[in-house]
Amino acid sequence: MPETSPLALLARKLSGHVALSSDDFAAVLALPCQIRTLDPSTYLLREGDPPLQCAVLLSGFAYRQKLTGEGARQIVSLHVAGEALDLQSLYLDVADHNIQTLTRAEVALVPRAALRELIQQRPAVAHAAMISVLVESSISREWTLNIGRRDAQARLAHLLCEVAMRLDAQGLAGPDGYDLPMTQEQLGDALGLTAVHVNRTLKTLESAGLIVRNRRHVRIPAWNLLRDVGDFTGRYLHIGPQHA
Amino acid sequence: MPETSPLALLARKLSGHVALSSDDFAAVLALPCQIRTLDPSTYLLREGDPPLQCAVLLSGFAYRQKLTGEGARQIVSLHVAGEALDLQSLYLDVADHNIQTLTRAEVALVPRAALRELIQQRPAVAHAAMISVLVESSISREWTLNIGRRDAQARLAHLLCEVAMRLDAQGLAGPDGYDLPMTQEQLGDALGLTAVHVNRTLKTLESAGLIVRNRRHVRIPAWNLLRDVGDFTGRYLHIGPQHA
DNA sequence: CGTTTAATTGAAAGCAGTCAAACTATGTGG
DNA sequence: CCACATAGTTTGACTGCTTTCAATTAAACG
Repeated sequence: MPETSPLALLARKLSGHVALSSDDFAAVLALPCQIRTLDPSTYLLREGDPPLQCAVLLSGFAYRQKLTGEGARQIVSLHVAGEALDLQSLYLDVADHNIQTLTRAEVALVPRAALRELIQQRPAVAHAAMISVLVESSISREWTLNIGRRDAQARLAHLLCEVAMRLDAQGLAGPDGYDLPMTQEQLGDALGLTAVHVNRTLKTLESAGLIVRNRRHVRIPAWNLLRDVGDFTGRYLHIGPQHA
Repeated sequence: MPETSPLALLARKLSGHVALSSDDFAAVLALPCQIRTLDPSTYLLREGDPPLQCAVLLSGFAYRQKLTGEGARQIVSLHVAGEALDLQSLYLDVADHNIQTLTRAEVALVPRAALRELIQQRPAVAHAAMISVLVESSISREWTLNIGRRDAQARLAHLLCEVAMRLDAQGLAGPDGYDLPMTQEQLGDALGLTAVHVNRTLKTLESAGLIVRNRRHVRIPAWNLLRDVGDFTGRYLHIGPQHA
């Protein structure tokens, strides 16, 4: 018996917005699951396929992605450790997007039926799952705004702020910055830009002293400055009182 | 007692994806609500405010919208009659976006607490509400793709196809087209474009014979052509077997 | 080390934005 | 019913942000 259930992360995440009773908590931990370690870029779900399981990201990063008919890619959301990846498809018969790991990642695979049953029987868990979905929707709306109405520099700064705050909320980022394990092409796919322009924009932010880069590591020396350039306000993350 | 409850539309919408028992159905119809007729551009919810009620759109159009710090607007979703507008905020304490009527519209205002209680007590209704949220998320993802990775012509064509299919699914559009009561500026705000460019793009589509316009009325003479230009596939709408 | 992938840089082209003005509805008050 | 005011549409000229295409440099990997 593991000292810490692999699903403890999920249970903690779910209880972040809703108080779960100890019974509820235990029921989450008792979900059947398989642990897998996946290579970068592994597909967890493919558009058009029926979702059969719910993957919970235990470590690493993952993202949702869609392709146009011409093959252009848009990353529509990013995910850090602790997040359930398939709540979005839990009640839909056909996946409308792809989910891929960004890095090597550990996931817990929970059978779809087990999770649905848990949600069906425990209103508090259902409540928590709903909130999780709603927060993701909120982030999705902000991404739409970001891509639709901000220029490249603000768009990139905004994303860097968002990731900083989300990682910080999970205790995964410190004052020395964080690792953002995305290629510039992937950043472009997340921002609706080309890799070339991401490169130029990164350098602009860097030479303005707004970020310090070292490979994929990012440090934000003056949060307020980057926040202003990125027009970032963390409210849409619904994390609770945090930063500014 | 009204021959048809104003909430019948909502009940029908909810039962579109999940079988509701007659008890569930009746419980939805029995929700307390106030009917209001609202002028165009009336705010139903403001960013930063606590959501106190759940508005159900009985007739007309509405949209969600966010603003950048510089005042640029992005419409992040469109809504047609029959949709519940505040499920997105039902469990969040502070609104992260604005909701406005697009046209004159009738809404039923349901107290937030009543809806939450209904969902708490009726798993099938909770299930249906969750699906409604998930479908909206799916649409949001497609919008992100549309804005991030398609050029103006495809973007506009895609939106016109989406609205056509959504209205058709509600029986609100016929073979003679439909009224899209948006100004070109609003179309721009929905597509991440300027009004000027929307105008030029509309004329491009028009002169290519892909759409026929008369004021705000749109007819699509050759669905397949516009669909191809807009790279449109309706799967993300999760409406069920429909069109192509 | 050689190979592959990612990052970087330059030059040129293009899509969409900006600014401004004219035109067309729509609506109002006289 | 007309004159005027307002909101929305249309058009033109110009600018510019971002893309595209290509080539070079740097890093990661076996």
